Amino acid sequence: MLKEKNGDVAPIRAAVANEDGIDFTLIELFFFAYRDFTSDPDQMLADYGFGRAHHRVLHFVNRRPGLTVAELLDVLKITKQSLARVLKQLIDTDHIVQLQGPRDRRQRELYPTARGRELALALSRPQSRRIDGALTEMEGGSRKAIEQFLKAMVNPELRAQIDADPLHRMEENQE
Amino acid sequence: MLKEKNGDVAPIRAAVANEDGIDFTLIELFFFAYRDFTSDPDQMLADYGFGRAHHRVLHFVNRRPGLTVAELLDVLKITKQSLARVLKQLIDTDHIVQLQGPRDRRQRELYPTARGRELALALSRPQSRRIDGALTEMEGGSRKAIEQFLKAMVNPELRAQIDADPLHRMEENQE
DNA sequence: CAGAATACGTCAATAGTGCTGACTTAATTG
DNA sequence: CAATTAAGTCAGCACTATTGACGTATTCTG
Repeated sequence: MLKEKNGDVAPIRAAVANEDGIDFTLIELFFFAYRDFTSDPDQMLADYGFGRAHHRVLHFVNRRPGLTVAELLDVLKITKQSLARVLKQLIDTDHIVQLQGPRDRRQRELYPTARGRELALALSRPQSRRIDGALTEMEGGSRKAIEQFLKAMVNPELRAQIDADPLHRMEENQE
Repeated sequence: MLKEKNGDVAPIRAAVANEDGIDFTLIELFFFAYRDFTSDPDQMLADYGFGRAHHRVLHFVNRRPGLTVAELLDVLKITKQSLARVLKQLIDTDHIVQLQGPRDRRQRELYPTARGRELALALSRPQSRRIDGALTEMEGGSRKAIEQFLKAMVNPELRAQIDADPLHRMEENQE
């Protein structure tokens, strides 16, 4: 009696529709969109022996130079052990440098090097092009609407942090 | 001379802005949004000893009952070997059943069981709630705009398939 | 100032998801 | 009947993530 087959294995032949109050269409599109969105940088990263995690670290270090390790862990929401290898590789390959924190010398401030900046830009370029293209193709919507939608998809706690972030507050001024 | 440190490790202290023609804001928001979007089902799946891959298989089998294994591999864009473990577990736990293809007996048509249908609905419910909430919070945009944007983010080949899919063509009629 | 707490780094083991390559079986096609 | 196709499976590997434990340097606190 290894498997607990309860016997009720009658096939359901009807497709789930967007009935049941569930928007399967958007759920599915969100999956496809994100998968293709990450595919361009993923391919480039392979040339460096890097993975998606390296991209994320590189992204946030470029967005917020001087980030401490603890702060980086907090935005990525991964553990110190998960970050360790990835960060070490980026440091060993001169994409990121660590500086001792000026106030608290236990802290390590993370900065991109010129190489790290270039790679971050190169990885983001196809993603930004894809977004720009999609914004153009879209009718009856604006970049602002997309930004609001995506921000509203984020958990409230993080959303509060994003709103407090000057990098995102600047958005209010641009169109 | 193990590492090839070229020595140019000067820290760059300026944050990348949305200059350089790259929309870092939306890139970042897309990452946060997708991560939180997947977090709800991920937590539920843990109770079953399942992962995100199980959810995807379950989703598409419920969306298109009678899918063959080859068709499933095509939408997921993973290899047969990657699918094998996940699919086997879903079959062993009576979430999915395989029926021999009526025309071609080599094919295995995949159908959800009642249990599989229920789980798919349960997993999608929080995702749909999140989407609905975000659509409501968003000003100056419509569900239609979001659908168009997400579809435009998808690679052209797949986009063509999606447009040919009756499940998505039905969208044109609803508002 | 001594002890607790914090920031970071690291070791070891494990899980989930993906990959490549190779091979088998059964069924269909030419 | 031979070739191809659909599916399943075996072995090995890579990447990202996890938990738990421990060491070191530094700062904070009573």
